Amino acid sequence: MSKPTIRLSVDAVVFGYDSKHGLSVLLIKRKYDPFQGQWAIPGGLVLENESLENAVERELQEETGIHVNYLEQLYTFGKPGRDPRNRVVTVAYYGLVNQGNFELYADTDAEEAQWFNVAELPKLAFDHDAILDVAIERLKGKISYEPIGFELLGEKFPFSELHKLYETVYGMSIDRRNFKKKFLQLNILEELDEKVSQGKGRPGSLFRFNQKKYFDLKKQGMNFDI
Amino acid sequence: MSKPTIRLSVDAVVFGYDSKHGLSVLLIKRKYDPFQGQWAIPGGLVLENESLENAVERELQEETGIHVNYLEQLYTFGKPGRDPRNRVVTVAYYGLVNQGNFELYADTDAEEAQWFNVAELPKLAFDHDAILDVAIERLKGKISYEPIGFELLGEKFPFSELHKLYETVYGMSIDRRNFKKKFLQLNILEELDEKVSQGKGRPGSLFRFNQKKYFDLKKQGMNFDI
DNA sequence: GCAAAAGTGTTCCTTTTACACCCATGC
DNA sequence: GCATGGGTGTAAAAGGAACACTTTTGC
Repeated sequence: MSKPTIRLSVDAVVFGYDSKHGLSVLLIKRKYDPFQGQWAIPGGLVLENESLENAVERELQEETGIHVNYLEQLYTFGKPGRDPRNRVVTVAYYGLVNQGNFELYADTDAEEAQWFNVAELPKLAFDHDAILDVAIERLKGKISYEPIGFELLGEKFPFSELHKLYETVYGMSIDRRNFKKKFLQLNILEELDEKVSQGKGRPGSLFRFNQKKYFDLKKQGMNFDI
Repeated sequence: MSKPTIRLSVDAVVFGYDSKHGLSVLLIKRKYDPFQGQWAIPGGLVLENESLENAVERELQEETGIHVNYLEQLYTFGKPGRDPRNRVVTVAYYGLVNQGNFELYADTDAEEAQWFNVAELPKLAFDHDAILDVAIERLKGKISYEPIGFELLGEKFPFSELHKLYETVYGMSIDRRNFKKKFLQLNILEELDEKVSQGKGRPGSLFRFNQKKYFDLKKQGMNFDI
């Protein structure tokens, strides 16, 4: 039995969304070998006394400066050989950031961290393609039975944003009227008095997710399912 | 930055089922400190050159002699302090064994490995209670949208076994007629000519899960959902 | 013949789908 | 006034839930 010299890292697939760019993922360009110059998802080794979640948040802060809104463990990837140097087992997370934080698009001089549309991803380092695939599948699944989509939107949003978000994530078109009816029946959205224009067309009301109401209703047996 | 001396282990929650005993979990009695003499889920350190799945299968073989039918990663538990000695991060799996392998119940002299009904669990070592809770929740969820329940039954089973299995896992009674109608509509079961008696009452036909048919139908967009 | 489990169909209700017209705004 | 997106209701279809009686066997 060899002495365990397995190293443990964390990696994070960070999703951002806006109705103009669609669904995006935050990647970093690797500075060192292996895979120097290639794009990768942010991450790094776990320190001895920090929790896995802290490690993820620390690495994200160090490598991209971003703060995620929502963070959830995804899967642990541990096949020998996934890192060409040593045995590294990585606990992958995925995170969601809301539109307020999602402004790196403007920083065209950001050489190290950049948003990529999920439909236009570069070849990634290590087995990060596989990790990303799992993350996208998880997001698709989870957004249907937990109200995590709001973590990708601003606090207030026109209903059409929510609609487009689901269409984007599911990769299919959804009837506008049926979607709205179903979502409003859940009774977890507040319609505000403010209206906002998308540039053209009739302005729409802003909505806000009422988390407290959601938890109350959930406790009473309500089932989020979109 | 301290040198990473984090250790990596795997643990496995193994479920077994029969209609007499209900849903059970395989536990081992710890021989050494910490938690000597307490019950725990099987597991151990990952070796440098083995995959996580191999580590689980090896540990299960060593500690309980059992072979699982189905194995899936559950969650990774890594909070500092979960092992009082060192920092140990564990990748938890859950496995399902079918009734053929589920015969340790008879071995009353088995001091080290024993089946426990999930409703009558002892206090477990480490954070294994939490791991078990997650495993039960996952099983409940997964059995509703993937045909994994068959891994807990024999190759051939009377329909009532399947029915009772779902009632047990969901913890609620399910209308027999509606359940059968819905399940048979999926078109993934074969009704055999053999009939079997449960001791009393009218004997029922045996059924068999047709995995190939399931995969074919799934490829065509069918959705398992019970 | 009685107790126990298996087999089987119909009705009602809820949910989902499909679908079209008017309204408010910017240009 | 026209193009664009927002707002709204109804009817048909499908799916889910509720429900009872007959059959086969062991004892």
